[in-house]
Amino acid sequence: MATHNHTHKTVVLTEIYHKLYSHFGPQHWWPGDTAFEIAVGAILTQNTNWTNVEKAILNLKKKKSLSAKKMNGMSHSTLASLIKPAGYFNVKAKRLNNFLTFLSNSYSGSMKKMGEKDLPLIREELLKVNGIGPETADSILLYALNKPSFVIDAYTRRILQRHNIADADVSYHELQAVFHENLPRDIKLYNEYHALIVMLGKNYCKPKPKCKECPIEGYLA
DNA sequence: GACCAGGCACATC
DNA sequence: GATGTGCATGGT
Repeated sequence: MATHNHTHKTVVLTEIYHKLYSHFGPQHWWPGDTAFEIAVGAILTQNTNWTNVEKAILNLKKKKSLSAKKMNGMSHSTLASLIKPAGYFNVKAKRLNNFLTFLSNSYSGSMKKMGEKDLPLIREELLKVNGIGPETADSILLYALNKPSFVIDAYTRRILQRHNIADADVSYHELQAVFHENLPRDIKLYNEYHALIVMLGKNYCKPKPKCKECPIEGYLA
């Protein structure tokens, strides 16, 4: 049932979205060519600048190795050296390998087959893979598999906190629920919204100093 | 040279 | 259950 609080948050979240969209325009995410590339990128970008991830993905492409089959056959040290620019290369080589094993064993290495299952089932399976947490799982679901699962990241938390919409200690799941319960379950909307939040975070909503000329300031007026 | 970047698992109290 | 720490590169 709809409460007053629900309605208010719906209005605020919708208003923020429109402000961001009109300021930055459509983002056309994810920056990747295939579902597999998006999944790899989602793991590589954990706590890491995207430009570093691009270098790592380019290394894989140059070796014509950006595929489940090729990467599954690589030794740890070979894979780690190729993804080195993305940082945490030993950890991430292991995490990629965990994902590749899962993809191979459960879906014959096919992202398409994975996408044929329902959202909650895939999400549960992804979260069991060591090295895939909620944000990485939701990034894969939304951007690689086109499932309506809202992605929460550090920028989302910071921006909502700065605007007094969420408390500092709310869990990933709770924060995701705020978006799920107050916006239509729209893949395209979730896709753009998260991308716009990242754009805002990168360019304006810095840890310190605080935002200058924030594009969504005054959204309550 | 410090700070930051589209997290996550694990140790320890 | 909460809190702390390791992982690592490259840009500002």
